[in-house]
Amino acid sequence: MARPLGPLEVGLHHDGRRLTPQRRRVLDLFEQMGSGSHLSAEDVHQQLVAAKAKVSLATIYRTLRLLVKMGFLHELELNEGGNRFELASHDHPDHHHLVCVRCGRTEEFESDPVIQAGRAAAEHVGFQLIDSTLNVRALCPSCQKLAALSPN
Amino acid sequence: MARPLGPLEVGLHHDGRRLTPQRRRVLDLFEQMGSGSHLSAEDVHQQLVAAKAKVSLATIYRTLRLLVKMGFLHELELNEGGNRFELASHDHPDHHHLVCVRCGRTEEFESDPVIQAGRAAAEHVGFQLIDSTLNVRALCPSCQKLAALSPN
DNA sequence: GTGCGTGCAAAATCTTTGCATACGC
DNA sequence: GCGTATGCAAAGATTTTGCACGCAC
Repeated sequence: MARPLGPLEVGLHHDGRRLTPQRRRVLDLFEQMGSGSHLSAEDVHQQLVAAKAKVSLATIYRTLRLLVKMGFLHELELNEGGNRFELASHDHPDHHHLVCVRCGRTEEFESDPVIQAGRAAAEHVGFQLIDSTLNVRALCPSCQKLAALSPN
Repeated sequence: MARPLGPLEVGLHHDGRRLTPQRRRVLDLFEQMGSGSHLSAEDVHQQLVAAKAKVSLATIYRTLRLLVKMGFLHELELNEGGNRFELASHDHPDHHHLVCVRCGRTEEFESDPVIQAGRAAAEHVGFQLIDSTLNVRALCPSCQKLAALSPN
């Protein structure tokens, strides 16, 4: 009996792409680990090699980007070209960032409810809050228009 | 007449460190740019060189880390050793991270107020929200005890 | 004068890419 | 069989580090 087609197969075939053992192993690993784990490319590679899978690190990188583009994975804290720094202004202790994922335009804002929610979550598990930052990924007005014309 | 001692001088001298022209130029740059700018090490270097300052990129890196440790700068989205990925579970669209800055222990949580605040901020400037993540930096219970014993 | 900070260049990381081969379809 | 995916190794990109010299104190 054939195993039922999962969303991975369907998504890949839809684009003329292929389901390889490597791709399945990568996604399987994330599913085994549960949704609480945050793995780097190196982590994924080491775990798969330890589990006797034959995968190269280059393929891990290619596969991770593919799975992100297909929506199976989220990439945490993407920093386009190096970490960034900003002035620590004590007037605005915890402020948040609204970033256009297309053009990189950034707006800042503050929000008390966000800070309170962070504090509450920290206290709930006995953590002592230091600071918090909300990163909102979005499309700015200009890029919304552009995206409507040429869906990437 | 001597210029008044700023917090940078005071903080440095307190630790037997020195105020060099390079360090002052780096902090001055951030102050000129205002609190809305997010500069990479490369950005800082290029701007200073363009402004005729004599600084090497290595010094920029060393200075940025120093200023962060001293609390003058914030480092945005620090990703310790490479970006990380997680399963995109559609049951939990936008979830948030509580990270112990000392041991790296991570807890996840969800919060409707946070999502609503992100959405409101996006709409306020005409952005179309995609997703949002709140990163809360904190000390976990064990590290609070350790920190009390050996203040780093 | 002492010793911290800098510049330079090499090294260490992390990630991407070119090309020949392997294999899913 | 066709054309995508992989492995390998080399190239890129980013960040760190060793060492001798220079300068803040």
